[in-house]
Amino acid sequence: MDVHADTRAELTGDELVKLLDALSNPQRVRIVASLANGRNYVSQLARDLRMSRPLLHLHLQKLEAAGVVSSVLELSNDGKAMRYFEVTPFVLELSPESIARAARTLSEKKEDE
Amino acid sequence: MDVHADTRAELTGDELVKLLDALSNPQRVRIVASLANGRNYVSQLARDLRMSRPLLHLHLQKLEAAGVVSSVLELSNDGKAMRYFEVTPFVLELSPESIARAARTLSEKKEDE
DNA sequence: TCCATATGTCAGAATATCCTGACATATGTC
DNA sequence: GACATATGTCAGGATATTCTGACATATGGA
Repeated sequence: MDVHADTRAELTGDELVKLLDALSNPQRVRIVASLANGRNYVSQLARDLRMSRPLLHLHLQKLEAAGVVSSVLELSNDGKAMRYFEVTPFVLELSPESIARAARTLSEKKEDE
Repeated sequence: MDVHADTRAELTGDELVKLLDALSNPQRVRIVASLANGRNYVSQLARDLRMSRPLLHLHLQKLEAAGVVSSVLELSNDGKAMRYFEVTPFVLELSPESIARAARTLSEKKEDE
């Protein structure tokens, strides 16, 4: 995603849709909210959110694909491999105008009037 | 929705999810983009966007339920009933922080750490 | 009356999403 | 070795979303 303030101008239509799609789910909103308090690894996050690990894994994949979160694999003191997730900082202004601009870069399909 | 600048502070979690859900679809993004250029009635919009009318009707329902668009039924000069749709003006700032705040007002489900 | 326009809605197919319950691997400790 | 932790993935069911085609209504004009 990389909407990191001044890092880039604006998202493409496809990127925007993908981002909104990732965030248009209560579970994923809870995940992002939890990670906004600090990074965490999958199993612990699953316990915190009372969510099955495979399901959480699925949601995290979608969030990561949309660029909302990122992850790194680290080794703990006792040698366990742990994947830490953290939120990508971003600020996005959503309005009919910004949506209209994004729509111009939507792939596939026909154009309009 | 009513995120009309100073009209209200912030959306609830459920409202936000509903809004993002309505906007997380390429077809609906195209619809909003088209209506941002000015209001239009259903049949004409369907032709403009090369979309079947029942399908457009479905998308408009979802957009209207989320508060993104609104509609009025008007009588044309030749007496035809026409439903005009227009976009609701709104500005929404989307960021991990705003999402975290919205998450606190999500209904159902358990809370987290 | 017949044809064009507009409106709305329903049934069902085709997909996509969401979720659980297994299964697999690897490491360190008892 | 058995048990705890961590990781990942797959199969399949339950739902939800997306879309088309057909049907219904109503109005005005030829």
